Amino acid sequence: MAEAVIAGDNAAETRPLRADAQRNRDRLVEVAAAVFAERGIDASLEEIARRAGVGIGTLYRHFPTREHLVEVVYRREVEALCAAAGELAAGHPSDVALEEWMRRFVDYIATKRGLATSLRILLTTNSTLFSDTSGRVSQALRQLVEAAVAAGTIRGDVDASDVLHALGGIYSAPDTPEWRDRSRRLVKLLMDGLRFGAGNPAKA
Amino acid sequence: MAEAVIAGDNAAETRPLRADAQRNRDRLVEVAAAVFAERGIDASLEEIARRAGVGIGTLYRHFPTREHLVEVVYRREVEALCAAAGELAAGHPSDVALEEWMRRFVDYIATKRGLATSLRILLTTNSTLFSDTSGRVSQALRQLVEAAVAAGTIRGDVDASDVLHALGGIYSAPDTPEWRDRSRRLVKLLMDGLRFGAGNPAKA
DNA sequence: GTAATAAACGGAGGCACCTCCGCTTTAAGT
DNA sequence: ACTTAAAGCGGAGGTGCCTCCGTTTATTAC
Repeated sequence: MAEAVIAGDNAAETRPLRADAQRNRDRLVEVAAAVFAERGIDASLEEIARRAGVGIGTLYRHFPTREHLVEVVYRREVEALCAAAGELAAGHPSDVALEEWMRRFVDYIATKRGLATSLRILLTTNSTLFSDTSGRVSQALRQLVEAAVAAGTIRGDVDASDVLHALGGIYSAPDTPEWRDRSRRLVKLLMDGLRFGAGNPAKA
Repeated sequence: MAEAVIAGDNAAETRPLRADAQRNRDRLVEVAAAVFAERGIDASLEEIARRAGVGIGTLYRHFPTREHLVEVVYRREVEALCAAAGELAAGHPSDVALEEWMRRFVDYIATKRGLATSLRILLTTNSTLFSDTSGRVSQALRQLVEAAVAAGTIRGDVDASDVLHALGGIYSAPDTPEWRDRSRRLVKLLMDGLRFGAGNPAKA
């Protein structure tokens, strides 16, 4: 059934898209991200095409199934989240950077509930997706945590995997309306714990 | 999402259906079994309704989702398969009965590939389905195996769970076109093995 | 037998999916 | 600049999903 293989990412491996095609493709991904966020993962593909100002045929040419589109959007957002780690680290005190990043992580996860279902089909054929992305995420987190530990803005006896583990609670207890608030409180709580006993920078 | 609870089976617990409603319901299940067998699990519900001579609304009233309909068909067929065990035992030598039943089991499984996907949603809400049915199946098998052992038509040092285990290979290696033939050969092979060394009836 | 009423029917209609193919645009060659 | 073939576009159209509600029918009470 799922015949077409999903290219890891369509870089220069294959002849580059024609300019108009590339434009449409980018537009579609951007609009799809917005529409998925707004209407949920089951949003109408025809609406996405309409809002992107292209025909439905164009959407299907670029993304033969809903899952293909979802995957690209997902990757793009993980990318943005991870890129934000660097920027935050550059522009804020290290503990604030960490806190803000975790806040965004929560927001990000918030929109992704139910995405698992939609990706299950892809996961059978493309099992690198999760290892790819979860690798990127934990790498971003590690960067922030290590910087904060080194700067002495959070305690020195924790590492990134501890924090990731602590955030793990976010995945459980799904989908009540208060989920988001509860998760934000979790982040605050976690940050308080991390700041407590700080001031012993690992490297002065 | 899946709000409606699925009644275990709609026996006399609740006020009986009106005669015409019952008629339509039975018709729908019967036709659905045929259409699913013929066109696969994704067959059009509108076709089922059409062939059953009822409106699509009627189908949806009786079976609010595709999965509800699939489940009822599935249960009905398991039922039939298990009932066949008794009839076969009555009408054939015990080893022949066992062989024939396993042949039917293969045919049954053959039609059920991909059904798992369709039932996954139900399984979250209705996890008794599988334990119910797999219990019934292994019970039917046990009846046949024990009879054959007792009659001395198959060897005495195996029991039903051995046979079930041997049949387990059927589930794997999915969906090649030769699947069915290969499975039949497996059954033959298994029967040869079972007949070999027979003649030592457990009870004279 | 008849009337009243609750149950059931059925299909139109609105929306979404996805394919197919004639038309348009790009870009490569001259 | 012009030609041309390949790439891309887009939307009509056929099908399926599911809901809603006016109509029909079985059942119950008399």
